[in-house]
Amino acid sequence: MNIEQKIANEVVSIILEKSGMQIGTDKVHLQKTRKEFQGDLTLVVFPYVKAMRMSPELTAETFGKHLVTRLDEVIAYNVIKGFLNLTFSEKFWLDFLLNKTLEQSIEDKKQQPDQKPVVVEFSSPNTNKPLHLGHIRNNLLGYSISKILEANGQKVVKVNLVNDRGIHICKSMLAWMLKGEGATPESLGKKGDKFVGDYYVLFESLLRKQVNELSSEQGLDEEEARIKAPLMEQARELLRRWEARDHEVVEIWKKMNGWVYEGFDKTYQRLGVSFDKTYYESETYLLGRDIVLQGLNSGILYAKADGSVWADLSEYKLDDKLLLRADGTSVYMTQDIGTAQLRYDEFDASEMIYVVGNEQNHHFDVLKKVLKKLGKNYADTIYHLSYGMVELPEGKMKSREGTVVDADDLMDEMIDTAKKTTEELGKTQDFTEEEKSLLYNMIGLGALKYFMLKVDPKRNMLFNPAESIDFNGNTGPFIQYTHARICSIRRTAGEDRMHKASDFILMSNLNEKEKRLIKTLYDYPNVVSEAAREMSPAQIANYVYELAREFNQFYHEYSILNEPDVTQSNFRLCLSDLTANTIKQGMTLLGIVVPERM
RNA sequence: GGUUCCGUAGCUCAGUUGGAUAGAGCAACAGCCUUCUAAGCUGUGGGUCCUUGGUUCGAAUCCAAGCGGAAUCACCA
Repeated sequence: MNIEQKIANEVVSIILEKSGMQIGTDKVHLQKTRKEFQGDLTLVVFPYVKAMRMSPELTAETFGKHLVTRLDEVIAYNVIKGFLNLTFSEKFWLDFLLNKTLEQSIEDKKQQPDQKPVVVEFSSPNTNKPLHLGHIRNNLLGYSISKILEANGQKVVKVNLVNDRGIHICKSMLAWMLKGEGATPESLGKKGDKFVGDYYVLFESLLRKQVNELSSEQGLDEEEARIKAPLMEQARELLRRWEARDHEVVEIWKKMNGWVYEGFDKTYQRLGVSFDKTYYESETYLLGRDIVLQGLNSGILYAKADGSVWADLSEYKLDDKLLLRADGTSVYMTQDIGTAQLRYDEFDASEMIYVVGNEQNHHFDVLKKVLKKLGKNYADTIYHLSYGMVELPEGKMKSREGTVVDADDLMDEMIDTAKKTTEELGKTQDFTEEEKSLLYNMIGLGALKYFMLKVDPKRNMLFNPAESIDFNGNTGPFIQYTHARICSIRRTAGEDRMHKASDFILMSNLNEKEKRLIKTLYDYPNVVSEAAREMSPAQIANYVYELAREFNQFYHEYSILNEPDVTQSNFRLCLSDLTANTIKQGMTLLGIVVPERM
């Protein structure tokens, strides 16, 4: 039982003894004592003054007196207005540190065997465009949340659903067939996804010309012209042939998608994300139809006169949703019904998380309602991890205006900046070329990932390409630096010394910085479970930053290895060691690697 | 127009189911390397927590209305 629970139990029993009122321990709210007051944990007593029939001050006094006598860990208290500040014994804090040190690190919860997994879908790219900044946020979030859930003892299956079919792919294919002259990524020395993306852009510009001509010659408006343009007709013809499994078309489609995957794989690898399973829409886009037809047969869904199938969602105050067109073909929603079922059948998932932008909030709302209507119990296990858009100073990224921030370019830039900054500081002269390049990657990507993940997922965030992502202050490199700094101390101390460090005898008089550091370390497990509950890597990011800051203040004010008192020195060494381990562990949950030297 | 989300320092963001005098970083200014890594540390200035009401011992946080912004309301995905 941890100390918070012990206190809560005591509070409950004191209230019961004094007033006869029974309250749940979950109603006892404890908070960290603010640093301007004396104490470690604070109980706000206002909620209990009625039951206790005392003034807030007297209530707090009563609680304080009892807690000190009943709990060894609580050695002192003070009361300010209705706030009861409790102080824990140094033994309590030192025991915590010793236990953790013996374990060698802060450990995350172990997975329980035989439990149902959580399926996390993220990334889900289109194969006609290279990955951009928005995808980066998606990928980092998905990956990090998977790590965080694992750290909470859950089994996680990371899945990707690639949108590899449809009219947009046909556009790239058509442009390549018409203008490519047999070019390949190899022949042009281009990354596969970029290569294919270029043909998508080319298609759009060719189409634009036709649309303009049609508008001026026949006076059609833009929308009509786009539909009537011969290029669009050709693209639709390609899609029809693809769906009919036309050999030639399928071969080209395979070839071009293959190029894209090669490119994506490189980007994923650099970004450090991976998947346990990849689904392809070309293999799943027909799913869902049967479920819808069953729903129609059993009268849950209805058909209109033209044969189209709909879900009546008026009970949820939503518009009716089309699920099958009059010609029997599926829409996006239908596919998602199918893939949800597939995923559920395949993994027997306890929870299915979809990391998808908030522009699809409504879609997921409807998806859950339709599944529920169809009697699928797993509808309730679907969680849309909805995240905000990454915006530029001038607003949304628009591919037409060329404001899209490319994922590879951005990573290149970050790594390049890391290189420059590191070279200017000149601390890595003795690094080999390989070590250098590893370090630059670590720092550049650390800066980028931390920048993206420290913001609450649900909020829109701003990225200004004009000012590069910072390396000082609340940033990835600052945290990485703190880790490297501690590693340097470890090296100086030497292995023998590190082994013996936990030999420190319980001493008294923890100084303020030591105490705050140890208290922050103590918080780690809570933060990890909170991050999982809130589905927010930002909680981890902000915590690790806080920890690093706390350490640097301590480091600045007190000497660790040069402290003449051996016990004191060993204690500080342990404290530093645990800090480094915790930083590393926390950063791992963000998908960020920390260096030993930088 | 309906629905949902958002509005905190010049800028980017924290702020734990309502709790004490609202916090960081960047930017600006002033300091700190003969000592374990200065990508660091210390200090100064900077606030109508969008506005107005309400709920209560107490509101940045909850409720209502308004203002401003975003997304969405497709037989696109």
